[in-house]
Amino acid sequence: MLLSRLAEVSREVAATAARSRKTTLLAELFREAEADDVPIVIPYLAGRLPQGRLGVGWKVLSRPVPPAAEPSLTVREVDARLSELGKVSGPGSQAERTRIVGELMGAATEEEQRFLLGLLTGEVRQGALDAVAVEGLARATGADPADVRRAVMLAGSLQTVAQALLAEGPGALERFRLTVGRPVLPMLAHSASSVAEAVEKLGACAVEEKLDGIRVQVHRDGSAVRIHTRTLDDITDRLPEVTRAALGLASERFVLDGEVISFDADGRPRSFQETAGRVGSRTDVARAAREVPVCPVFFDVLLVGGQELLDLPFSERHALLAELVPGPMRVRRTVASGPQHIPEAEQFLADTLARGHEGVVVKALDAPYSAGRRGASWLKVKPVHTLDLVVLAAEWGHGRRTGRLSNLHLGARNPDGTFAMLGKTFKGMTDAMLAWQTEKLQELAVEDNGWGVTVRPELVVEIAYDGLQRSSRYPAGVTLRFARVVRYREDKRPGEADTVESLLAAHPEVKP
DNA sequence: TTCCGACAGTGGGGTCGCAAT
DNA sequence: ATTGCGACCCCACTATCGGAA
Repeated sequence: MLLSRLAEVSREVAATAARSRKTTLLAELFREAEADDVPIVIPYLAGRLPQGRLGVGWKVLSRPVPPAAEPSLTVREVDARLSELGKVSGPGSQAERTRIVGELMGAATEEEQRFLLGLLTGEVRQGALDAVAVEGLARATGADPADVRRAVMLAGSLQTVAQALLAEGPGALERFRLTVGRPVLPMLAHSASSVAEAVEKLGACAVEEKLDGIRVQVHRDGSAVRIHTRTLDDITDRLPEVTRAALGLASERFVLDGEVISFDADGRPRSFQETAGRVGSRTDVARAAREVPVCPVFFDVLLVGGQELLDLPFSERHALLAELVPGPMRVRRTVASGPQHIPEAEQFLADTLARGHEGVVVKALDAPYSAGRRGASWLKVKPVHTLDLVVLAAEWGHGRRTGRLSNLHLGARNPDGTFAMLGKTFKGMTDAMLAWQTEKLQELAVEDNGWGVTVRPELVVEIAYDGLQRSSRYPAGVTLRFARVVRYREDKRPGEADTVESLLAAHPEVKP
């Protein structure tokens, strides 16, 4: 298949809003593709590279190359060149990468160059990722979309399923079952604003503590243990203590879902930053493990012995989990069989927060494990803090926010009347708010920086956030976690904004 | 006909590790 | 040694489409 065909479809898909039309376009493309094209075409359409990231950024791509007049590149040629690119390493590698990219771009037409650029910078945005590709694949092969989706979740990869499906037809889907050693996409949670709301929505449910660590899926087959992250990266080598814990359990074969987290000497959870730093350490694992040991804490079991458990209700999966995993290695929980237990559930949340954890996840007891989905049967509840801060600057948005001032720089009041920047946010704004703030902030602008505007610090905005964390970037030594806009406070003067001092006082556990 | 679940898009901060300076 | 940058952890929220109710 020619790259030009792919680039053309990508442009058409981006140009239509209707998902049904996107599906049709992708189905046509899949029917034209040869078997060997599929493992390349599928990720390209989702804006990903089969090789993963290649270490090619704007530095390498910013040099313009004259385009070819006629399309000649095939997707397989492009893939081969990019594989070559991925292998380059060591001193002088950036120059070599620049050369290879230049050659590739020189062989591409203008439309192909645009597509490749988007691909290499991760900015292909056409409103069609895996979900639309799954629909398209089902349409192209006559398979049931639900079966295709399930196979993808269990394979942890769309490419694998696509290749088998296009080569062998719908019968190939049978092969994709949960297998020990092959990670599946983890089930995710939605948010709820209170425990009461969550319990009322779900009926009989478990209320479990939510630990602020790294999600892991642990597979054991005899003496072989593999540990995977939420995105299915293999981090086995970084967590020897988790491997030991898995080998210490009573069954030889299982797949567990949980979180790894580190605790301090008093048994309080360490900050997310500390746990994440530990899990990210690769060069001296032994030392990192001594300094910041982590514990696995499990909350679900997907397979044990020879039995696949995905379709069992959570209550039954949990009973099997409790047989396999001792209490200290499971999340704390309470069961609420209905709305009459809301007070106990609320008390459980309060206790969990007092122990230093993030919040709770409320899970329907009758729900199966929906791999890869943000199912409505898991609802997380975390406390939300709010502050009134002052807008110090705003950055121009991208994509559908082009031409709008989008990303706000937020400041808290210092004792001397100046403002200390605490971070940025682009979240929580409606289109109407974006339009309004674009006007308003341009009126307040004192400087046009190219990337946006600096403004007179007069506009007060109410910001919700999940907590404070240490920062080496911002002047107060702290920054907000997951800041988002709630509303503008035109009734407030900047002098009434919250102060750095009161913010620090509200989070005594965080030391700047 | 209305409602709501699923998706895509728009980026946030921190940390680690590699390459360049 | 320091700095820049990409990869990966954590993530919230709104708009939109299209099937469910």
